Amino acid sequence: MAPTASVAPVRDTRQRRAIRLAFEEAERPLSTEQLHAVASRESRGLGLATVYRSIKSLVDEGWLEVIDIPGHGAFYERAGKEHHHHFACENCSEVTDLDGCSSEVRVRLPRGYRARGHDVTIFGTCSRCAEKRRPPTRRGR
Amino acid sequence: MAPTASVAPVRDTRQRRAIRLAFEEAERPLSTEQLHAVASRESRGLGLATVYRSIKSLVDEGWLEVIDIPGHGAFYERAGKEHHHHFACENCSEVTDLDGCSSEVRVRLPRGYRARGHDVTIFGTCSRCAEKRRPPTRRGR
DNA sequence: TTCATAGTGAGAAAGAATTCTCATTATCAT
DNA sequence: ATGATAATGAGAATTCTTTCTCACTATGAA
Repeated sequence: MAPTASVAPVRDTRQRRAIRLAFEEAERPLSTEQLHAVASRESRGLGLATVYRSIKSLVDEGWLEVIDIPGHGAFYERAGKEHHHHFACENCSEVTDLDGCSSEVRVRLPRGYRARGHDVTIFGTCSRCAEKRRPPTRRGR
Repeated sequence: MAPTASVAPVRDTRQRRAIRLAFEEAERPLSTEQLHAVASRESRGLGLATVYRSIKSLVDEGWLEVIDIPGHGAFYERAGKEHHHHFACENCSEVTDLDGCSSEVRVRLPRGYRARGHDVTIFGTCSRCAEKRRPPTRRGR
């Protein structure tokens, strides 16, 4: 049996610093696209492949967490935050962290089912979009 | 301006009957793959293109509703059900409807944000999978 | 029954998201 | 400073899902 996990050597590159910085400064989850845009400002010419590679290793080493936003794909955020939920703007697709988990998700499960966790996403319009446009009509998909 | 919406003529074919039947008999949301498998039993040789075409028209005419299960893609179920949430088995990917919406999703939103709805997905192990395997280790993705 | 045409199946094609390849560059232990 | 090699960027390639094309079939109004 192989020794528990060969921690791949990781060099502290400009690109990876930019990527970690992006998450540290962002006060919200980022999609790969958003991350690429933000981190590119810090590290010009940042390649998309590097973004994916870095995300993967950061997730593996437990520094990042993946969250799936229904209808908007994968987003990433610093791991270890307190349990919370997300708000997704149907208009601009920005995802925001919401405080706490007030929702006492006390759902009755069928016999034999066992829950391990839950995902809650509130969707609607963020303040920025609400200002511009009046109530959106249909759900963005 | 064109007359409000030319309701495309819809013929009552064996394939579409099989697809509607699949949803009527299924007591849970189905993915395209699952639908294809189930409806194929009723209508042998059912093509995947027809599955997609039918789903699209059923969604358009409001007979079906799309639900996104984080990490498991799109599922479909009869529209008009009472507000409820879903359980997704991390092991077999089966999605189940849960009764009511006990979760008083009373989350404090940031200033200016307005909610239009919420998605709640409980994930864990369904009874069938719980019987076989003991507590799963990692979250299925 | 007839027949215009909506619907179908099979596979090609299109999209998108992510991964891979590989020549070049940058990191960092020595 | 040197050098072995991890990391990068660009674009090709993959994978997965959904849509399109087209020859053929089946529906249903007449």
